[in-house]
Amino acid sequence: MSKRVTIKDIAQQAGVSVGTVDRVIHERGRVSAEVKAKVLQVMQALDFEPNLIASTLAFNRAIQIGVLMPQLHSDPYWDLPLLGMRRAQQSVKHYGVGLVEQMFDLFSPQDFKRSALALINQKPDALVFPPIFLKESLELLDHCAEVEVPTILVNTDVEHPQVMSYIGQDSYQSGVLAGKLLSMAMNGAGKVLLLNLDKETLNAKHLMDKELGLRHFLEQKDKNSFTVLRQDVEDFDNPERLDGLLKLLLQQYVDIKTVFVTNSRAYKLVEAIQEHAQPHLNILGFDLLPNNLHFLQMGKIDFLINQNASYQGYLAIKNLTDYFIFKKQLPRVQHLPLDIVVAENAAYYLQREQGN
Amino acid sequence: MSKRVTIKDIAQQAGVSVGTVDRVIHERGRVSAEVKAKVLQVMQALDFEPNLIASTLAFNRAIQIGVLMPQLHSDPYWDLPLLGMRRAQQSVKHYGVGLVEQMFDLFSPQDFKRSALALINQKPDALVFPPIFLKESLELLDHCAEVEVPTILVNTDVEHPQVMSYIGQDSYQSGVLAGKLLSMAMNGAGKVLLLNLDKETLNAKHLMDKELGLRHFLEQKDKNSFTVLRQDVEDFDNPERLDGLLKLLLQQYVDIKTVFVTNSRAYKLVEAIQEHAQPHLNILGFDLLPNNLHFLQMGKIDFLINQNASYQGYLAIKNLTDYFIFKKQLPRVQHLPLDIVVAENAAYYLQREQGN
DNA sequence: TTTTCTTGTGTGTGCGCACACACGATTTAA
DNA sequence: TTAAATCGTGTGTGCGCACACACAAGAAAA
Repeated sequence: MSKRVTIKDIAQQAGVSVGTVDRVIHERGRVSAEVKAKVLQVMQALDFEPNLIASTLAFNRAIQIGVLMPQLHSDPYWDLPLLGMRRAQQSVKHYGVGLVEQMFDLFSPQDFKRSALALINQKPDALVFPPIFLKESLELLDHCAEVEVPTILVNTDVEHPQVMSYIGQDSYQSGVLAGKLLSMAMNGAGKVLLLNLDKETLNAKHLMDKELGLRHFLEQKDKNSFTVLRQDVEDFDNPERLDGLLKLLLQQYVDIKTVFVTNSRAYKLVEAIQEHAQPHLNILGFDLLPNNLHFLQMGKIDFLINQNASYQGYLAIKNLTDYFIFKKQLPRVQHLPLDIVVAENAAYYLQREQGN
Repeated sequence: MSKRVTIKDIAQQAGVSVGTVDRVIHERGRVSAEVKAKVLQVMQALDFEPNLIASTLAFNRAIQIGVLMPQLHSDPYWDLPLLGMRRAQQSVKHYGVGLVEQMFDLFSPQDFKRSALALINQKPDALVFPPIFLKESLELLDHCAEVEVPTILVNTDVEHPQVMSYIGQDSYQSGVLAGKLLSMAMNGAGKVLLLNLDKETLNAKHLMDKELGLRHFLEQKDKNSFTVLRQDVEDFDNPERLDGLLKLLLQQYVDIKTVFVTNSRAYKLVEAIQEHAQPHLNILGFDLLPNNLHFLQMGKIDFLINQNASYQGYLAIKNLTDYFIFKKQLPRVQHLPLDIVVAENAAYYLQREQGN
């Protein structure tokens, strides 16, 4: 068991003091060129790897991660990433990593802006948020660039130099995957009803991408047999309207066989559907919300694509810890798996969501 | 920013020295009942949580984890858990966690026994292995109990008091899931060919469990329309024989629509199949081996159920680190998700396999 | 009673590193 | 030419904890 190499060892080998070695390692300057070269050479030769445990202990500085998320309990989906972050914080708190949480109203760009400002003013060492409002998010990123706060995005990616890393789904591909599953369920032919249960759908890039993925897949699969009918419903909290709309569509287009709910609100559709005699609809939705899972087990939802919302949050905090404590470089994009969840394998995902 | 509570703080509050507090924390005795109670009470009151970083640093002891695995590169599946373990070791090595690897011949119980002995003699602090040979594994576990080496099983679970934790698949449920997917592919009726491409199939509990799961699902789904035809092939490395056998079966049973390969060797089937005019067979197999993925992308394999073999190994090491360094209790059973992998979502799983 | 053992407690050192500070040797400014 | 700033380097302290050791006081054994 070859003992670990310490800075003391390399100091001795290089014929200098540990302080000098330290200066070389941290590039604090104040070291002559020759000595620096010598130290680096010895470090190479001895294959020195700093003891991160000791390093963290001695560093002894708290890292504050600013977290800007939708108000807790305002929407079941948006609770997941935040809870994931809190779990992650629990597991890295002994590295001195803390969260500064700031919530905003999910449907108010103004509130988003205001909250962002409040958060930045607390001078966090990094920032995590989902760019729900594109324009305001870009402004925020500009602001972050000014005050030099590295940023991780979750849920939706946005191109901006200040974005250090994106953690989340590949929306387009999740649309493709939905196409695959729905085409299987349709047995060769049929119409897919694409349901956007959201506000400002046109402004939500990820929903657009999902639609694109679905359409591309079905076109490439069988242009003539499969078609997509799209319907945006902003008033998704009104079951009667939703049910009425669906009844109307089913009368008009008899060959609707499947429904693709593009976000986590599939359960709202199921709740709204009255038992009017209709052909069995195969429904595909997203995310392991309790309500969705309930209907999945009952057979009223056929597929859920798990976007790992909770794990997104978890990873965001873990990654920032890696970045600050362990000095790891982060990948610009981290696409999480698109898990296909059916009644038969739901339990394990649920368990994992709660576990880490 | 409430500063962390240290043992010094609680020593002060309790009116004792840090040494005494230390003794209470580690239950090393030599503390009077009253003092102990007082210290515990103060710890409660101040909500003391030990600084694990400082603790590990001061502890300063190397943990050696014994790893007993099939010879590398003898079977593509069995490479995965080992590689996962090595990756995990990389990421926890600064806690002083090291691996002692001992390989054995995948098809030789004797060699397993011999290797196990050699490993135990090196007195590792813990042991990880897959109980491939049931009888020999139980003996090994008895031996571990004697020398008090805690053990984690991967891949297959075995009931034994010395097993601290099992990490792996739920074999039965993976059979159920296979049933679900195959029944979808069969559109209401058809025969499933269950193919065990392995030796000593009857002795392999996980294969039996998969079959059970499949049969139960199909029975409950539609007893009359679905049937299962089972075939064990020990000579799976002989493509001609495999192809001949398949041709024969397809002639005999014209309603075979899908094939369930119960382990990671689906690619061997695909490689063996000649292009004799036959109905398209939907094939379901296990695990993200390069060959399997290749055929998945080509459309020759329809589904792969990912048993997270690599992650099993990763978790085993991570969990032992948690156990030894962070003093966490481990769950007796950790079932990993049964990922449904199709061509459209394979990339993300592959990426994750390589990532952590 | 003296000796030995046990019990309860405090003190001190070290884990490997980060960083502040000290200080002589140069270099630059006055 | 002397004072002041700068550079290159070494020393020392502390991060929070684990653990060995010291030591007094009382209990048990001789």
